[in-house]
Amino acid sequence: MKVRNNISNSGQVQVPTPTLRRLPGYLSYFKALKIGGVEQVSSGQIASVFKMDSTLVTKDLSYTGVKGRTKVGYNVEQLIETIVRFLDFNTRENAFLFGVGNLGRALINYQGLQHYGLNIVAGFDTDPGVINTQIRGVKIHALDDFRDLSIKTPARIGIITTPDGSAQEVADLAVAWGIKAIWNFTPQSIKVPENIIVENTSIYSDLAVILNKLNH
Amino acid sequence: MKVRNNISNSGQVQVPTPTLRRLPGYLSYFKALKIGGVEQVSSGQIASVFKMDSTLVTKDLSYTGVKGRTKVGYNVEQLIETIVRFLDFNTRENAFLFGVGNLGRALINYQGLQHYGLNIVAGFDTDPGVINTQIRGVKIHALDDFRDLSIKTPARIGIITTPDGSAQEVADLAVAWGIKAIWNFTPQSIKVPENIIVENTSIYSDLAVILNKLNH
DNA sequence: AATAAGATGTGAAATATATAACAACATAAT
DNA sequence: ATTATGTTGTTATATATTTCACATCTTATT
Ligand SMILES: NC(=O)c1ccc[n+]([C@@H]2O[C@H](COP(=O)([O-])OP(=O)(O)OC[C@H]3O[C@@H](n4cnc5c(N)ncnc54)[C@H](O)[C@@H]3O)[C@@H](O)[C@H]2O)c1
Ligand SMILES: NC(=O)c1ccc[n+]([C@@H]2O[C@H](COP(=O)([O-])OP(=O)(O)OC[C@H]3O[C@@H](n4cnc5c(N)ncnc54)[C@H](O)[C@@H]3O)[C@@H](O)[C@H]2O)c1
Repeated sequence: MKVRNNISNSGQVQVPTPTLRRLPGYLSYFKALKIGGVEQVSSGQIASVFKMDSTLVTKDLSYTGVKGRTKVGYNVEQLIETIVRFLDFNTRENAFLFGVGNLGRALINYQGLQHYGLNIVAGFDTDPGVINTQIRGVKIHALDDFRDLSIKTPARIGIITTPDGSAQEVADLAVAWGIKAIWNFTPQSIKVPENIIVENTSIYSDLAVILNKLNH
Repeated sequence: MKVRNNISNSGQVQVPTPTLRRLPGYLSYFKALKIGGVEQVSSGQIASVFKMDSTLVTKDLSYTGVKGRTKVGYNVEQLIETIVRFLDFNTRENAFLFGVGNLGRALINYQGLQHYGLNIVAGFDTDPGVINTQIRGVKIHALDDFRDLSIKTPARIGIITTPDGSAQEVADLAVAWGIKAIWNFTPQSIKVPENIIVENTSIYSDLAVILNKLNH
């Protein structure tokens, strides 16, 4: 009896995941405000931009420890600094990227990531036509080169953008090399040891939500 | 007083959003099972793959109307058909894509979307070097060409993959052309009329979750 | 100076989501 | 046939998240 898996919620999460997921959106808005020369912003303004309740905004912001002033609002500069620090977007976290195809290439080219704490230090691919090329200073390697690289520039994050079918084998490899967190862009679900972090980015989930809203 | 916005949750949502977001993941797994020749699968198996509670799996699946058989499990073929129909992944929904750069090009090249209900019928860009080229049969147009196109192949979905700064102006344009839903890949939050659907796909949210798990 | 008004911040209530408990049932083994 | 076992599906409970209510504070106005 009682066959059902009971995944214990080990790590006691202090900040709600929904909050964590909303914070980068606020941050991007605050950066735009700063560029526009705006120095103060109220929770009501923020709420109207994101179409949500303003108390939720204040709750979200309170987790980061930022303090607003009554009648004045929050200081934009301070918001940016606090959130960036809170989300660890100020640390340069090294990452390896596996599968330098359409999406992988786009991610390496994407300079935005560097301003959000992620530093792709190397790409890996099986295609001889891609190996030993460079994209924005990031060198693409054969899978065998890992040993040298993980010594020179160790990375804790592995980004998987290979074809669906290769996701599991690449994940196994990455884990064997000491990768601690896998960012999986394939729709394939992958199995990893207990202590390895996996985050799946599935655009199909977003698509499902869009189609549902459109049709119902 | 009572300045706080109270966004009424109009459309009475029958299926929880978390469920909606999990279903494509299941679907992808079931498709892999089918390829592997597996005909039946139990909620326990599914749960262990996705590291979740099996009752949640059955709850999620029950929303789609699919029926499992005691002691046997669910029929894989039937699961696929039911979920595809439930998520409207069987309908070909036309979409315009704005901003044929790194990410936009990847999305057009990505054939996966076609199997998930989305049909990108045209791209738009401002770069003369890109205009009038073709990617996988999808023609890239100047922004002015919209009138002809929206008559020939009307689209309800607009995908925005322009630089951050152009997101709002492109959104305004798209709405003016009759786009009903905007799929925004920029981190920029955009303002649209009440009746327009906006779905933001932010990889920064995923990144925030990863960094949080890694560091805390 | 006193008062009014607008905004934050916090604890309580409401809602949404996930987990647990259990009944019903199909299959396999005895 | 009968019993044991594994699995679905539903109802109840627990947890997580959001919304509400209100006290508190800051600035502007008279
Ligand atoms: N293209 C998109 O816009 C997009 C969007 C969302 C998700 N995805 C997913 O991302 C993944 C990649 O998509 P894509 O369009 O970039 O595919 P792609 O075919 O363009 O690129 C895949 C790359 O991986 C390489 N590769 C193959 N096997 C490998 C291995 N074992 N180790 C390392 N590299 C290997 C290939 O040589 C190729 O360069 C797919 O799973 C897809 O479902 C793509
Ligand atoms: N590259 C990625 O992997 C990635 C990942 C996540 C999010 N994003 C976001 O996607 C967006 C695009 O990123 P990218 O790397 O593809 O940028 P990019 O610069 O490679 O592409 C942008 C394209 O948009 C075109 N464009 C500019 N103004 C336009 C306008 N007004 N109308 C139509 N087209 C216009 C440009 O000519 C260019 O072709 C950015 O907001 C970025 O933050 C990118």
